[in-house]
Amino acid sequence: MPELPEVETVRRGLVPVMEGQRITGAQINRPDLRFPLPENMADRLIGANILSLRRRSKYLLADLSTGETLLIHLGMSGRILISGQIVGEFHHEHPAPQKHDHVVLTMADGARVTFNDARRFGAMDLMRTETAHNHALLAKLGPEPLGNDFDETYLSARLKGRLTPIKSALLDQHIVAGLGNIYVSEVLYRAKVHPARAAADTDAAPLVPLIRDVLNEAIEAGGSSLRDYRQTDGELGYFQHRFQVYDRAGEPCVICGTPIERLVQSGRSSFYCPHCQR
DNA sequence: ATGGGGGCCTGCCGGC
DNA sequence: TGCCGGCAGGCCCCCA
Repeated sequence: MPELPEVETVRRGLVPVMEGQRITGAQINRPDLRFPLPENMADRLIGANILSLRRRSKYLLADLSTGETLLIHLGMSGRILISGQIVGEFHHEHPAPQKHDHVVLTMADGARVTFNDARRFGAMDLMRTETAHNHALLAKLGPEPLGNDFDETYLSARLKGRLTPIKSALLDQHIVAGLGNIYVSEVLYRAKVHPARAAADTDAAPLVPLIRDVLNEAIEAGGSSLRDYRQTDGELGYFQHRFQVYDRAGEPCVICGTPIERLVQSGRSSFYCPHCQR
């Protein structure tokens, strides 16, 4: 699933479709995703104007004219499909409904936004906009890794005294919000830090710019694939990036040629070069 | 408080 | 071809 760069790319793809539009239809095909969908969801969405579409960590937040905010989380397998919109010279017809199309929103101009999520680890909720930051899913999140609050001083303080592997610490959304399993592997590779090294024994200073670089590069790659995507079928949510270590077990390290290894930590795969990363 | 493990769901892929 | 185990990019909860 989508980590921060993928969610940001989805957001950018949805902005021209949703921002400033009025929701005229909301089809809810099941009562729950990871947890129950909000009460009277369709009634609370229909007629609302979408004022802005924001992102916090891996969450999309649509602020509505009703004073409520719609939260969307893609989980592991969540996808969003845009249809019925004219993008440049391409017009996306509405496709036949697919299995796992759980929520379909229709805009006043006829555009349709379909949320599809096979595994249903995703989520949606509605809350008052002014207190959205207090929502259980958002309240305890760490700083945005691309924001000003995330710096060497902060990260160093959060890693101090932690015996947990640096891999786990960077995956912890309470420490920094938005990294997932893929980009943590990529960051540690660039930092030449072994994923099993204790957080407390890891120098935070080089990690901060590397985290920013990796995420920014992935967002840029998403932006370019977004154009391609929207010329084809309008699907948002999955993009092919070039990873240096993720899912490359057995393939040569691009720096030294040593085979990349896979290590399971807390039930999650880490990929790393045993020669370059210490 | 911290760290590790299990569980939620479905789909896909490789091995037999 | 079919079945089965293992695995998947997230996150929460519980337990020691």
